[in-house]
Amino acid sequence: MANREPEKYNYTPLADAVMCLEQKVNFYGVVAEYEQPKPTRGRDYLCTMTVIDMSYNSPGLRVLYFAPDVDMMPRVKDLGDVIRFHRVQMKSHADAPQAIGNPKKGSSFVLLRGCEGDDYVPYHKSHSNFTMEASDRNIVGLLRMWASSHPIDTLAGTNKYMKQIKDVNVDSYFDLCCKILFVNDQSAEHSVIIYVWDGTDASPACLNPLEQSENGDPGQDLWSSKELAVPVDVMRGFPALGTVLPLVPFGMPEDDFGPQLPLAGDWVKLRNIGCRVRKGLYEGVTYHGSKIGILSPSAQAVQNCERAYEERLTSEALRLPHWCPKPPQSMLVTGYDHCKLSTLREVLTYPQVTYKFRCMVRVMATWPSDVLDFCVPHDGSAAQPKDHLEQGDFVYVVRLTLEDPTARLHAFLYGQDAVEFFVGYPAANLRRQGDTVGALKRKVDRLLGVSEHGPPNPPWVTCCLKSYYLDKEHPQETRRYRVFGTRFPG
DNA sequence: TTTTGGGG
Repeated sequence: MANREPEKYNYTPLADAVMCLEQKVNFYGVVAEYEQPKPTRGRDYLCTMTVIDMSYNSPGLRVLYFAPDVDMMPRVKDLGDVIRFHRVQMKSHADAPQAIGNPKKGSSFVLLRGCEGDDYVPYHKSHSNFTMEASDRNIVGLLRMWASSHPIDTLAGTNKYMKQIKDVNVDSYFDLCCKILFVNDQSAEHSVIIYVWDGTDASPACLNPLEQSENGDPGQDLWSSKELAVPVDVMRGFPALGTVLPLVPFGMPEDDFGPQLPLAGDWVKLRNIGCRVRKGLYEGVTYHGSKIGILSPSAQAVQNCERAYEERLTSEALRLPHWCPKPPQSMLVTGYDHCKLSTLREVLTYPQVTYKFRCMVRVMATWPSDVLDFCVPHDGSAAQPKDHLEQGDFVYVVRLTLEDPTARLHAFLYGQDAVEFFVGYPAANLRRQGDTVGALKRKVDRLLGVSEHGPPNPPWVTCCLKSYYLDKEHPQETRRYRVFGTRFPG
């Protein structure tokens, strides 16, 4: 075996390969589309791509590569890379040619970078021995030169399934062109969440009725600000605007290198994904029909996202949440109207812990949920029977769950700030103040957008927030937020 | 030995 003459391979231009129906062929191509390995309904994994060369530039040749293990799949790093296949079977489907690769039937591949001047050492290959003769280097060099003058773009174009994050809903499957901001890989728990972004704002989600009914205490758990959130130090690297959508990659395989997923910073085309609501927030999900394709940063779709976001950043009007009325209205009145609005992500990631902000938000919930419990006795008087306490002995302690397209956070309405907020209703023993309770309840219902018919739909309101800490030694870890300088007249 | 998926 060792001294056998190396096999001479004949490489077929793609235009000729597509004529070789039912034959096995060898060819080189430039990767124009690549979708990551995913399980099939059968026993194998499947990875798909489109390859092109100077003889077959458009629409290119689809390649389906089946293998029993994800480790045997080509892992294309970037579109524009050069791939070589041996012994792939030419087929036809729906009048279009396609090549079927399968290592069990003798197929093999090598992958090389697509940049001109790069070396001829494959960065990934299906087998440890491979040929790379002068004639191979010649073909690779020619392909690289050709590809450098033929930017890969057209294939990442739009289609009728394409959506932006601002348009996602739970009713249909869709495609998304987006940037991976963070891959939270809890391998020990076999749970991975990918956080994606396209610079637009998701619409306010309606609470999932299933979740509501299965939750005994919606006030606490449903409005957790932590569940789907990312650590603040990670969030600090995120753009200031736009929804970051969690994506649960159900069924996507892992290999020795970890999950076969894109890395933070990559642009991807998520194909045929679904969406659901968890804890009142949208969350993307893959299913067996979904695919994750990589995108080149130079792709038109990527450029469009980045250009639109740049424009958004520089415009006061476009910085506002996409779904809030324009011009903005607010049933809450704040001072500091000259201050620019901050997103909740900016609030959460601000480097200084004591700071003041003005935000455009929706109030999703209060805690306690019952207005009757909004006031508590002052410290030290808690042990006394409440009925004997006077009005001045009480203080407002209410936690608001605030939301905007970028984040959710909890802010406290406390003490004098709360008295100013509720305008005309000082803190009191609310169990002895029926009129006050009724008035407060009406205000809170308006704030929460409670309606007799249908789910609550909180209006957009401006409010001022200040951050503070509980422990001077650990300001970042004990950061809290309070509403201040905000009034709810009427 | 010859699926699976092949855009919905």
